[in-house]
Order: sequence, then structure tokens, then C-alpha cells
Amino acid sequence: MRLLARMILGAMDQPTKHSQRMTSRHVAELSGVSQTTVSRVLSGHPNVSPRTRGRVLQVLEETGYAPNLAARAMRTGATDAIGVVMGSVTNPFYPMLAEALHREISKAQRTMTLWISDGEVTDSGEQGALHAVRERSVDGVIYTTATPDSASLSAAITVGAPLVLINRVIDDVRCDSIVTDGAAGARAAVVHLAELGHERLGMACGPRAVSTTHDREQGFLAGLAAAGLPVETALHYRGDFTHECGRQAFDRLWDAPGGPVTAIFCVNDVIAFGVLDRARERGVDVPGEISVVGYDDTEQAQWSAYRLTTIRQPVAAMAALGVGCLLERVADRTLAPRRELLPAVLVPRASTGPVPS
Amino acid sequence: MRLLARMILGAMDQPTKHSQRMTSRHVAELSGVSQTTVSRVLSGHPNVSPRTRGRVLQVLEETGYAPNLAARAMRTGATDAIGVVMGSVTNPFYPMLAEALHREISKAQRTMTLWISDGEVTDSGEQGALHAVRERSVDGVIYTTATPDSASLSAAITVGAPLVLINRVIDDVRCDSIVTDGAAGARAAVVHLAELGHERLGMACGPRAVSTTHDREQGFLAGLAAAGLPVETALHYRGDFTHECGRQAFDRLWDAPGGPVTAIFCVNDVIAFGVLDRARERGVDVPGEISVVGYDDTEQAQWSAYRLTTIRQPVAAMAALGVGCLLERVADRTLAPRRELLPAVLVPRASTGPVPS
DNA sequence: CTGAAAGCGCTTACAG
DNA sequence: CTGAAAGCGCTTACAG
Repeated sequence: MRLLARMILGAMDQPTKHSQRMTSRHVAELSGVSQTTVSRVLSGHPNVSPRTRGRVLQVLEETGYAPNLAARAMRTGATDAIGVVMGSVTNPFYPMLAEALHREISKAQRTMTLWISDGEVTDSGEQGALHAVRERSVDGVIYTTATPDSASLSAAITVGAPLVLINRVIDDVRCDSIVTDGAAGARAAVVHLAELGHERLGMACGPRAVSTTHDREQGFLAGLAAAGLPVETALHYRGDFTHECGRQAFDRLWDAPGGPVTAIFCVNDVIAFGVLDRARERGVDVPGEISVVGYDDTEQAQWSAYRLTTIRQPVAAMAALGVGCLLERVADRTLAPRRELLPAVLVPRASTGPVPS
Repeated sequence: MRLLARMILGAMDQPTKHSQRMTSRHVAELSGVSQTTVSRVLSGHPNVSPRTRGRVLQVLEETGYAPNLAARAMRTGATDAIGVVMGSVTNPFYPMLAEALHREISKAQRTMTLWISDGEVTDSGEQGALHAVRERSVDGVIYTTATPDSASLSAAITVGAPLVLINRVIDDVRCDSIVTDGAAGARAAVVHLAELGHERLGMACGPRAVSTTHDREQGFLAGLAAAGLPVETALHYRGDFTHECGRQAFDRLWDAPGGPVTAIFCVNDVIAFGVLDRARERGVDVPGEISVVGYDDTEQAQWSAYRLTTIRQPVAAMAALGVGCLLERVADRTLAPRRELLPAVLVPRASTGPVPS
């Protein structure tokens, strides 16, 4: 037995013999117990005598054995991998979110599989996730940039995989969703501007179908109503979520037919940076001549180039809730869909000030 | 048989019966062939009659069958997952790289498992990757932020897993590495500045142990020598890779004992943004009073807040080579380590100009 | 061209 | 407390 042990260990030392690595059976032989017992020790099963456990643990330590996850997955049906779908990583909000999600996923001893949508094929990330769900290579998927018209997403729902929508909601879709209160956030931005005396407000939005844009637009309108200000939909510039969109929004709203706006609320920080940069290019003073509010509170927002007043999303809490929901759902697929609405807070900085007189 | 087929299909329709999904055996029964034949059709094995193949393909289509990846992985030993380790996603260079890697990994029909190092535990991403390599849940790992002192990385090498270092090199480490020529890039920056008449140049670096910093410092020194300029190591500000580091570098180099520098070369764009922002805060004109060069050519570099002259890395090529190397190595572990050096090019913008007279 | 069978490395009843 | 055995769903010699 000892000799066998040595032979096995010897083979293990060969780095070239990489293809045949330590298995629980090897560990069993080395510890003089059955493979079943090794499995029990590994899983912390109570029915193992302290003596046996000790012996096995020592061999485990010596050999640096780690269970083959594919084999375990085949038995248990769980891969311990969680998928995350992201539509963009150019917008720094998403790396922030990815980092927070990764932290939670690691904390839960899981692995993060990431799909990033291709610029051309917006749906590509979700298609990858759908495929993985079909092949059972992830236990569930967190979508951070879901849109209602995604065929892949609805296919994934049909398959019955555990799914969580984070950052965006879709009506009539049977899965958990974790979002921040975009309407309240936008409303707070408008109230802030109204308090500074602004009466002619513009907004820079993304596509209407995206829930974040929709919610923030509703909040913007609600804020105007609450402040007794008129609604001028002509002052809603609609583009995508880019810096260039912000630049164009500035031009449109500064040169608006009824005269320039005195403040612009942007549906995200990147757009706001575009607005601010365009203002700088045209020599328009911020906040002397125009105030700007963003959304997300990305790291750049506090840089002195921008000092952007913005709405902060509780990214860490979103990630924790999202991963938590998903794992609960993996454990019990019959759970009713959950909807969580987290608060967003206004972070005032130097890009907003009193209305010019 | 037809009845059985219906029963099986019927069960498949139940979304609640999610736990027991279609297997190749079901497909076999539905097509009236052996499970072996289904497997052959799936893998494109030539020895299948056109008639049989057609029948199986149709059932495959109807049922939407997808093979269980864990089962395949257990048989073949390959999971088709590729790990990527990143030390930071706050620096926008890394999201760019992640996106490029994702594109290549998807193109190769693989899945991307991502580890992001925790801010506190810099090594955490690499530990996750090491664990995954031990558990065989990835076929190989691409490290984008490797440092020589990482215990996890050397452990992964010992395990014998296919590994590729991208963006950073480590001497004496037996694995492929794909980097851009940081020395040449930095040298080009210095030459550019020298041509503009600058003679007193400062540099803002990261930690010395990081290869990117090291290479770019060497290139900086070589550039000075080539231009016949004196080397003043006092003008090397050393910090981390952050915006704040750039702000401090500016103060240090502008208020340098021997008088202000007229140009600063930064080891990455984020530091350069910090330098530019600090210059703006202190009312120092760029490029009128000081020129600034970055490194990476991130998206923000072209924004009008910065218009940063910088060195562009061929991110797409790095990703393609990195993934290519890794897959070759997965297929043949005996391959000799490869080192690829890609060119980096200077992108002149408005942050550099003639030396102030 | 086709199929029965072995086996990848685990977990988990089942029997003692 | 312990072990022999079945089986997760594939791929791949092996035999016809």
C-alpha cells in the first residue's frame, strides 16, 4: 500500500503528466479509506470518525487535491458558475457594476462567466448566455442591460433557467429584477435644479425602450410638475448613451428655438461629460451659464474636469441583492419573481449652480 | 416508439420539469437510432449515412437539444472555458482589453470566466484563477495584470495549466507572453517632445516591479539619451496608476527644485488625466506652459476635456494573439513558451505643443 | 455505416 | 462509522 502510494505520488510530481491528475480515488488509496469516505470528508459530512477524518485531511493537504468540478457538476447538476451579461463596458458604470457583482459572486464561492455584447450585434452577449443556459454551463444568469425586444432573453426564460435582471426592468417578464428608483432619482435632480431657480430644463436621454431612460424621463416630468414648471418635450434630446450624444444634446438644447435651457439633466454620466465638454468647447461657463446633472456617479464625475452633480446608484447593494436573488432561485426554482427598488441619492457637486440672472 | 416519443416530448414541454431536460439518449429514442449515432451526428463524424443524419438533425432541431457541457467536459477533459484575470477595471484600458478578449474567446466558441482583483487583496483574482485551474473548471488562463511576486501565479504554473501573460511580462516565468513594445512607445513619446523643443521632461510612473512601468521607464531614459538630454531621476514621480497619482505628480514636477518641467510623460492615460486636471486646477495652460503625454489611448483621451497625446496599444491584436496562444497551448502542452512584442504607436493630439519660450 | 459498452470522477442512497 | 455500487450524460475505442 505504501509503495502504491509512492508510485502515485511520484507520478503526480511529473509536471508533464499533467493530463492525469489527482482524483479522490488516489486520495482514498493514500489514506487507506474508501473513495466514499474521502468524498464525505470533503463535503463535511458528519459521519466520519475524527481519526479517519484527520488522516484524510492530511493526505488532502499533502497532495493539494482539488475535486474535478465537471464531475461534480454532472452529479449535482450545478456548475457553481454564474453568468453576467453586459451590453457595454465603455460606459464606466458597467465596470463598476461588474466589479461589485464579481465581489458578491466570489464571496458566494462561485465563478463569474461574463458576456459582453459586441458593438455590432447588440444581442450577442445574451445569445452567449442563452447558449450556456442550454448547455447547462452556468447555474443562472444576471442580465444588466436587458431590453424588452431581446429574443435571446425570452428564449432563456422559456428554458426555465434562473434569471435576474439588474439595473433594468422589463414588464411582463417572469423573473426577478433589482433596480434603483430612477424616477425618484430624476425627480430629485429636477427638484435640486428648481431650488436653484432653474425653470427651463432640458434632458438628454437614451432610447425610449430602455427602462432606465423611461423611468428617469418619467421622474423628470414628475419633478417638473411638482415644481410647477412647464413640460416642453421639445427639450428632450434623444440619442444613445455616448459622450458624442451628450455633445449633440448640448448643441440642440443650447440652440433651442425658444432660447437656451439653463440646465440639462442627463440620463447617465457619460452623456453629461459630453454635455460639459461641448459647453467647454463653445466657451459656455458651467455652472455660470448652464447647470448639468448626470446619473450613476462614476469615478470620473468627481474629477476636477467635471465635478459633476449626479445621482448615485447603490451599486454594491444592487449586486448583493442580485446575486442573492439568483442563488435563492437556483436553490428553489418555484420562488415567485421578486422586484426590488433601491433608492438613488443626489450627489451635488460644482456642475450645478443658481440660474443665471 | 412514437408514443414514447410523444411522452418524452410532452415532459419536455413542462417548464416546471426543468431539472430533467433533454439528453442525447432522448434524441436517440426519438430518432430511432442509438445514442452513439446521435453523438456522431453532433460531432460531425463522417461515418453516418445521409438518411440517418437527416433524421437525427431534424429531431435535434425540433427538440432544441444542447449537449450537457459538464458531461462532455468529464469525458474530454476540456471545459471550453477560458479564464481572464484582471487587476483593475477602474482604469478604462482594462475594459477595452476585456472586450477585445471576449470577442476573441467568443469567436473561438469558448466562454470567458473573469476574475477581478479585489481592491484590498490585489492577488484575489489570481487566487480565484488558481483555484479554477486546480478544479479544472477552465482550460487555461490569461493574466492581464501579472506581477512577479504573485504566489498564485507561480502556483498555477507549477500545476502545469496553460497560461498566457498579456500586457505584462515576467522574467524567468515559463509561459507565453504578449506585450506591446513599451520601451519603443515611451521612446517615441520622448522623441516627439524633444522635437517640440522640450528639454526638461518629467515622468509619472507606477510601481517599479510592474513590467509595463519598467519598460516604459527604460524607453523614456533611452529617448532622453537619443535626444541628447540629461537624465534627472529626481523628475521621476512614482505612485500608483490612479488619477490622484497624476495630480500629485503634477504638483511634484511643476514645483520641482530645479524649476518646473515643460513636459510630463505618464505611464498610462488615467495618470495623464490627473496631471491635466491638476494643471487646470492650478491654472497652468496645456500645452502652452506644459505638455502631457499618456499611454493606452483610452476613449477619454480624445474627449475635448483632455485631447491627450498618447501611445496606442494594438488591443485587438494583443487579444487575438493571447487567445490564439492559449488555445494552441491547450491543444499541445509541450509547446515552447512564446514571446510576442507588438508595436505601439504615438497618437499626437492637443496636449503636446512647442516648449514655452 | 451502426450499436453495445466502458469509463471520465464525482455524490448519494443503500447495506452493513 | 464505513464501503460497494449505481448513475449523472457524454465520447470513443471496439466489434460487427
